[in-house]
Amino acid sequence: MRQKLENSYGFLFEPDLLSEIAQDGRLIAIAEGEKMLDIGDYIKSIPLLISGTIKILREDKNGDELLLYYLECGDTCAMSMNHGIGVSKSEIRAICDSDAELIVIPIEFMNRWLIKYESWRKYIFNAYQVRFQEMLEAIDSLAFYDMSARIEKHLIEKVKICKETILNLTHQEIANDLNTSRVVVSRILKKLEMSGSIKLYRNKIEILNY
Amino acid sequence: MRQKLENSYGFLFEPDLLSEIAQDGRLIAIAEGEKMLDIGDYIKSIPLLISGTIKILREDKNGDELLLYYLECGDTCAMSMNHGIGVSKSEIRAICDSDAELIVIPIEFMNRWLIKYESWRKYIFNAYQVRFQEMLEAIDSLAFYDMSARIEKHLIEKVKICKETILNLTHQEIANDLNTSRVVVSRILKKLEMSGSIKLYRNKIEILNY
DNA sequence: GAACCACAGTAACTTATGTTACACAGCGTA
DNA sequence: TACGCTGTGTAACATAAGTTACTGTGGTTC
Repeated sequence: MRQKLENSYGFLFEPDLLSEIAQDGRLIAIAEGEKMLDIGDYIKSIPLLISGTIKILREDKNGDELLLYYLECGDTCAMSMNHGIGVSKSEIRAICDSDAELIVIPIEFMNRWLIKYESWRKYIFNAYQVRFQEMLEAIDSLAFYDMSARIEKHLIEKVKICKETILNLTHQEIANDLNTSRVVVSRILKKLEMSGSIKLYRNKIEILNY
Repeated sequence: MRQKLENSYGFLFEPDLLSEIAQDGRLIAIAEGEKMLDIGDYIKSIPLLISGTIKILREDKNGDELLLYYLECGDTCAMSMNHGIGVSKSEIRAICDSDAELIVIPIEFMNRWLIKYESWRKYIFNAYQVRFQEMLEAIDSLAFYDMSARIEKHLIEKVKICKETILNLTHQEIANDLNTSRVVVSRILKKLEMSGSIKLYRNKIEILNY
């Protein structure tokens, strides 16, 4: 664990803090598809992602879902940061998108380290800043983009995360992430294929204009 | 200024911090309609709102706007909190919605007080939490509600802020806040009037089912 | 009063998106 | 091979929202 911590966070945190994390944190592995946190769950720990990706989703009362953003190595959950300020229930759902490893730290260290370590303050504030930015992008997509642009943006995002231009995903999966229907996605993907920006296969989409 | 600070923040901050704010902050008044901060502006200070309301907006490249949320007495701007972490340009626009007074604090005190004052840490984290929550509500509205529900929600929000059930606003203003057109708003408001939940006047809307 | 202007009402139409229904293709398995 | 399942393609239609255009109205100003 110490080694993995060093690799992912060595350049971010000072040695003393790394030691504290190694001592008080716990390394856990999570399998693709596993639900890590659901809406309404109590938040008792801070996750530091080591590898893999986590999907952060919002759901409405009818069960419709919307992808908000992804967490990757070096990220943490903004929702975990509401330490000791009354509200501590999750507003979002976190699902493992590809097998992941992470270090979980009991929530009570949050405040202690904020006082003690400059690097921790920087890290936490940066995390808030990044999450805020991603929420704004989600809002932009919904408010200002049409479905075609949202799908394109989503595919580009996927390419960045998977580091491959051939994505393993079905039309239904895209529809779920964007809270639309499979038929709409198929229709738009076909148009994108016609325009030459992607190529469609069964269970696969190749991104050409990346 | 000391008195106004006491009234609005006396119960939040410890005496030493209140003294520091009184010493290093500056009380300013802003008139309705005045632009306080625009997208791309550098953020050099933290505002603590004393009275009035501030509208926080997002804009896309075509100039279309969307209301994100309001700031009121006791609130601060989440965007101001990206102190010293590289990015310091505003992603949002802040416009005074009703004559406001606020205390502005140079950004460099942010970090200092985070170390020194437990109450400041609590306040700042709470602010992030509340802003996060409001962003989620904005996303919910866009992703899961139809225009009629969005308009209703917006009117209820206005009533809460103005503390009156007769709102002074035009259909065009609603259309601007929700990034839609005046005709659409008029059409839906008329339906809401038919259903008995509101009553329409020139430049005014009365909310009945509140 | 006449002219003007911002605001509101409404019809008619376009477009984007969602829905229903069905055909068919790829692929694993009995 | 035959069967069944999942994923994809597509048509036909329904609905919500955006657009254009025109009317009327309350209030202001000359």
